[in-house]
Amino acid sequence: MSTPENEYIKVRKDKAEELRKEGMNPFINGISPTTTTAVIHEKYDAEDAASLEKDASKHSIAGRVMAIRSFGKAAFLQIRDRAGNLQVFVQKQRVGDEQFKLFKKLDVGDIGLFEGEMFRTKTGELTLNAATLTLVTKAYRPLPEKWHGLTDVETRYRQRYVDLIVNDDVKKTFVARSQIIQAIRSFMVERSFLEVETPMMHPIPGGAAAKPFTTHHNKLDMDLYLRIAPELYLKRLVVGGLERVFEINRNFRNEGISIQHNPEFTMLEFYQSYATFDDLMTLTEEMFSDVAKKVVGSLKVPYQNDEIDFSAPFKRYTMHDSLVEIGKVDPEVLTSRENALKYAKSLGDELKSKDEGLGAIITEIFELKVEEKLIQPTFITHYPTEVSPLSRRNDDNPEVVDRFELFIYGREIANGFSELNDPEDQAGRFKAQVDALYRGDEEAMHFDEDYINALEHGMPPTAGEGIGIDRLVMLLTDSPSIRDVILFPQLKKVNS
RNA sequence: GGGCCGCUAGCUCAGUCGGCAGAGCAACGCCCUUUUAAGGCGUGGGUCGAAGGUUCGAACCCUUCGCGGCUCACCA
Repeated sequence: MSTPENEYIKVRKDKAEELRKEGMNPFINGISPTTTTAVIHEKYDAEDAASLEKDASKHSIAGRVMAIRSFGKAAFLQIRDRAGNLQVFVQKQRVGDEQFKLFKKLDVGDIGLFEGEMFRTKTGELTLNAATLTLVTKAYRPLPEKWHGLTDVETRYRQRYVDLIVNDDVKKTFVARSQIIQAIRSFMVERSFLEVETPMMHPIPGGAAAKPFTTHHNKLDMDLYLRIAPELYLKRLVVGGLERVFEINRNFRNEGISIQHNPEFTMLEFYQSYATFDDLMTLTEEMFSDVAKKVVGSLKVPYQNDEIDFSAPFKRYTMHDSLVEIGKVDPEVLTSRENALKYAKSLGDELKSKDEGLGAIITEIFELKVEEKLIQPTFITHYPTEVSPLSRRNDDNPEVVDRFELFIYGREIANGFSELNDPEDQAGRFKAQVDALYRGDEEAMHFDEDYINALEHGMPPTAGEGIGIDRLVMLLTDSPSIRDVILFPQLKKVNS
């Protein structure tokens, strides 16, 4: 999407052309600023006007011109680089006629190099008194208006580069996102997890209940699926002796787009041998506390009009208890398929298929009655086996599995379980999924024979977990939409 | 996919009952050597999302389409 050539662009191109005629290149290369705005502030913020006057040392900064306040023979410029902002003073008397002529051709949005000494203005602002200035890069397009900035969300997402230039909070959010991922990576590596990369293109979609994207390899003449989860590959690695592995990367699901769903999203998935789902709940508490402390600086994180408390331990309920205690569901409802179905229908729930068992119906009731009430971090444990085809059955009750999901602000943030490593049980579960697939459940899993083959070689008892990184970033950056934490969120195509 | 709302100058937005297309910022010209959304005087800038319809006359009413937001459904 490119707005058409207009008066603004013409004026700026003409200025660039005039400079070229005078032998100047409006797109120079190889400049070397000696410092950044942040270093200057760190060094001089505490110094007063008198002490700055004694300091004649020169500094040069490069950055984008964000504002020009001009007085004819002098002007103040606001310069922004990667680290922050600094005011620059350009005075005709100081820079000379030639340089001042160049300054007159400078526009808001251009990138420049400014060299000079520091001083304080009448109003006390730390300012670089330019001795020389250089146009580094001419900007042909104007920046959005300085007061209201850029607010149109479509333009913000489609032209994220403009959004990043003018909306400082946007930059902060993506810096925080990077820090969160760095903190998680360090956390995992410190615990002897090995970072791996597994295929993005799968011959059989697996590891989650979701509709995949399909693609095609021409030379192999073979349909492939963009992965919906790396799970089955990571567990193959555990069979291979990589006892602790993790992957932070994209999953793709061909489903709806919403305030918390993007077709491609980032997951941390990890597997730890000789651990149980119980161990992973503890690990998750440690990880979230660690990341919140490092990135936000506190365990209490403001989110929208609430405050999320990441202090361990998080609350824990079995799914059954959460339904009764939080959802105020009569326990009788949960004892038979007939009762559950009747109750679910009274809530307006439409079954995905007629063959849904008690477990699936209970899970749907949970989603309707409990999920949105889980504001503070809460683990829900012991999901029905029916909805958990890759999880280990509970030793005391085979109808439920040793699994948890972590909910924060009513959203599912993490999903972990003790892995099913009995190849015969796993084959039976795949079979049930394939039956559901034939009945029309597009999200059901396929039968992965090689995965069974892997399990038949013996997978040590292992627990695994997936954490939705985008949603975690939303919580830690107080972002209301997943689109605020993905640099280039999926949008409809532009028809011109 | 359903419902609701929106799309007007580069940006942010007004536009009354259907009657000449507006403001601020930005741009351009002039003045101005300590500003913080600098200030003053002046000038230019529009496919009113697109197409069709109603009407003497449409940014405004109707239809269809496109794009976006919110929301419901689905999902993590």
